[in-house]
Amino acid sequence: MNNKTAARKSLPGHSRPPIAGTTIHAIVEATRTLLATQGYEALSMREVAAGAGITPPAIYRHFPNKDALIDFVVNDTLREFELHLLRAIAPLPVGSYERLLALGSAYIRVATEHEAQFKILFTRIRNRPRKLADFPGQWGYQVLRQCVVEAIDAGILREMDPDLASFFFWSRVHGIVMLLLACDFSDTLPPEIGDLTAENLFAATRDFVVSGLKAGP
Amino acid sequence: MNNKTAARKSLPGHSRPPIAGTTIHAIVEATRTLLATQGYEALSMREVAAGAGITPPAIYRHFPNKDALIDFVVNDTLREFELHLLRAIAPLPVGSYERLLALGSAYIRVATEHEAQFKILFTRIRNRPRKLADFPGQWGYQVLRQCVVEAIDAGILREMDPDLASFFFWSRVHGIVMLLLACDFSDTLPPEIGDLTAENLFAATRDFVVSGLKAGP
DNA sequence: AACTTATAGTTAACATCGTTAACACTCGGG
DNA sequence: CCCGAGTGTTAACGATGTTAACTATAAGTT
Repeated sequence: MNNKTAARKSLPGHSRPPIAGTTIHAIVEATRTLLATQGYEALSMREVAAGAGITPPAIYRHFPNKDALIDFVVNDTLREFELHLLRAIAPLPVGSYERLLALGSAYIRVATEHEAQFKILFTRIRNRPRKLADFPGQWGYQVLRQCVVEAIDAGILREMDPDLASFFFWSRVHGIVMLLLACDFSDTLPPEIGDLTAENLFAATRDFVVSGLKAGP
Repeated sequence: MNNKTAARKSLPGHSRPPIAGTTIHAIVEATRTLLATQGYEALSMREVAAGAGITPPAIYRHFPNKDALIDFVVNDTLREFELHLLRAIAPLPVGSYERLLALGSAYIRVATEHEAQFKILFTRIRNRPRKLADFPGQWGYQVLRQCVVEAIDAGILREMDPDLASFFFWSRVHGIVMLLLACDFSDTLPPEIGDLTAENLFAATRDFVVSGLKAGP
């Protein structure tokens, strides 16, 4: 009857959890799950608490407020994101065009898998745009830039400013993902593209970027 | 003392307003203003009501709920948006490259001026992506497509599927705008670009799209 | 001109949300 | 053995979107 865990569930006022960091982990995990299943607008501290097996005010022992909790979760995903990018290019030859394609695909994959967290980056208005350097792992920018530099050096890409080119690549993939999150093109685009996934549209417009759009000479 | 407008402000239970549609207009205008000044997350029905000179429940005589009110305002902006596009290309020659550039600039201008409303299109999670046809004025798509077709016919752009090309143009501009809303590149991109506005970055990366990125033959 | 009714306001209240205050249990270290 | 830090609890506050119940006016009907 006086089972410890039962006491931990039912009595007011608890001890520290058996393993340090357990509760924080549960809170973060519950937040992640709720973001993925119900989205940002539906995320409430009470649901997070329920998911973590505690009461709402207990969250505030670990995070100063809701924003900080969400920031933590999103930053965590951004850190993983850089690892995804690195893993995507690892097996491919340095300086290759394939590396750039792989980065685009990895970006699309993570963005669509973590749609809610991805949207949060653009939703939070209170803070003017964050400096790129303030994003964990610089949001993968250095990985992209490195691949661009190597591709230019290898003669795969023409000579150009690597930062400007990196921005260009990034904004291109980003635009496809964001546009598809808002708008359904299924009755608009030609059926031979197949499913209108970001991945497919990235592939279908690839040659536009490689060869350019101006009419040939 | 028994002034009518004074009575209208102080007594419980009012008549219809002197001119039909006046209150709706006041509500919409208050919403628009608050969105622009304080953003989406800070928008409350009570503030809207105060801005419109009524009490909160009165809003519900004209809009079923907050979402519908915001939808109305955003859709209104989208309708104006198409007019902006048409006005931007009107003075330029049919089939010209300049028309495509003007569309990009107009998109950027409206998106940055109505940042909050623009974000809303991507934030509202509850509704899966809306069909393009459901956006007022198809979000300007037909205007863009028309210009793309004319540019292809004029031999300015190479032969390609006009819908795919339109999607490509759109996603490109859209990506620049959205990326800059989230991230500040000021310590990253080369200073010769000038202010890191979407407009400037659109211009700076223009040649990448026109001529392509592959190393020249 | 008087009565009726739809319209468009009001006040009061509800549930839910993020958050804080006050309190309580438990563990580790003096 | 106590005691303070850590971590949980319950109760409550103010703000939010929204509804219920009521009311005054304007327009339409007889």
